[in-house]
Amino acid sequence: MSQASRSGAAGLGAGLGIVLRPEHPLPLHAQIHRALRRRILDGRCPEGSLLPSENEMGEALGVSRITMRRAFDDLAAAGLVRRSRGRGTEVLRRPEQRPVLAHIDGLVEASLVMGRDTAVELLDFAYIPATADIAAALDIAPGAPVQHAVRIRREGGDIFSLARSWVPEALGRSFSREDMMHTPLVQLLERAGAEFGSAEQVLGAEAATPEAARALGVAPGSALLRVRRLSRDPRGVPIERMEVLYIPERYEYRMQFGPVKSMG
Amino acid sequence: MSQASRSGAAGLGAGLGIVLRPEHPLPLHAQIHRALRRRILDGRCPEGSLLPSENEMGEALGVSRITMRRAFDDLAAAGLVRRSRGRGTEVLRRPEQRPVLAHIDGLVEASLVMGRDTAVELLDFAYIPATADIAAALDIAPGAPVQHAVRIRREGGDIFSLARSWVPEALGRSFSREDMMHTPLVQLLERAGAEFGSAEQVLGAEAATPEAARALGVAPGSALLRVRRLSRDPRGVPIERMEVLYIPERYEYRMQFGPVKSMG
DNA sequence: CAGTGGTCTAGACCACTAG
DNA sequence: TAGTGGTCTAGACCACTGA
Repeated sequence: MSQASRSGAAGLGAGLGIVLRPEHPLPLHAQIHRALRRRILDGRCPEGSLLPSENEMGEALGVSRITMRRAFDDLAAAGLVRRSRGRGTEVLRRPEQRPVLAHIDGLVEASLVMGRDTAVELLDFAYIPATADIAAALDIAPGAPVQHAVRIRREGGDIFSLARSWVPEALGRSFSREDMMHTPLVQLLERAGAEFGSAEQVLGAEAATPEAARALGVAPGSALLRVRRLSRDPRGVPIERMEVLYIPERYEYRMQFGPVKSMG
Repeated sequence: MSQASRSGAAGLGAGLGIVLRPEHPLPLHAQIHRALRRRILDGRCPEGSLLPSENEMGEALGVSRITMRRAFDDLAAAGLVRRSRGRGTEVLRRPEQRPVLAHIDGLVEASLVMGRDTAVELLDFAYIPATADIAAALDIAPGAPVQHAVRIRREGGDIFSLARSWVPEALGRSFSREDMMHTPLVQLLERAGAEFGSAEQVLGAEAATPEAARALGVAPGSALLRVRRLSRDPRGVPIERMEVLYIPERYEYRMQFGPVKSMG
């Protein structure tokens, strides 16, 4: 028996004990989605197990395969299950430390806007050997050359951020120091053919070091918002590592949470 | 003529100049999605205009309505268009300051986990008159009573956060001070029948005030990560206003960006 | 009223995974 | 080879919008 067993064998049957009210409250796919979400969150569908197949469960519930798909797709979009062709629909790890999920398109678009509405100043641009942690993040050999850039951004003349970026050499060579002074990095990377497929981001806070304080024009020790990011292409290959320090009085990181499908 | 005009009238025709290669690279819906996204971002489909209808555009491109729907749905999930029954598919404002989009389910689940894995201590719990800004946020009359709570969280004995919450009285009365000491607020609100439909969140940084420093056990002036949030039910009615201060050495805010559909 | 998006169905072919 | 999810089609009914 494989390491993943079907939840259907756990005693609930292919329908997992879900009852649908065909008419009144919610669309069928939403009723199914909600019922499955509850079962996953409270552990009735154990992590790593496979849900019944679309056909099987659709038949058990008396709905079409398309309607089942919609429910499964929404669970996948919310990160609760992973769907694999030929394998099935697997319940993912309970969301212990699972981070908030966001749309990669929004990240790219925000970068474009940032580049359009603010002025940048390039403080440093060089190819340097990757330190151990940068090499590990970018999945390259330690000491291999990486493009390292440091820049500050102004809005209306006032400095509000200090950014450092690390890009694998092969990708970095596709644009110049000049490009970096006029065009957002994200745009340069896309122009170079790198597509953004996913990214991990960590937000924190730190006291300004003397160097950061000098670059940003703030008092050493003042509180800064820190954003670290590692971006990957659709196949998971690292594209870019970033670290940005923001002056909190001049920049805040905004996010909007909405339902799985569609936003108003 | 209404304020929103159809993009189709702008000269590109119902197909908007999109050409599909039926076979090789990407699924049809993804090709259409990508083409439309580009046209929206570079302004060829002006903000506020209506895209051709599903039927019209599907016919023009030679695909079924279902395939068109999928492309439109994905645009809506990414926040680029808004779909209205009976009206059409409207191009939203160009993403000037549009914030990052995330799944509301993830927010709720993260709160549940936080409550399960950490210990809470209730420092204050009272009904107080709403200040002007709290009243504005919660959309109630200034001076109307709101439930205000202050609590700190520990992980392994170490304090890592100081949270303040404001809840409209009617909702707050559905649970007690005791409940608040043992159960995460999000869970209490859901139990009270409040459903989380959307939320706005702002992350920033600030220096610890003397009061915050005392509660958190850190030096006054040290850098703290600040998360402010306003949650609403599916109809847009405010449910909860929160402000949390984190000790950055003990907590970081993690997020994961992924493709519009499904995550690995 | 005509047109729109929201939902649901039945059926088909494919690529991929497992055994 | 059997079963899975991924894609696509054709057709239907509904609720809602706007004129």
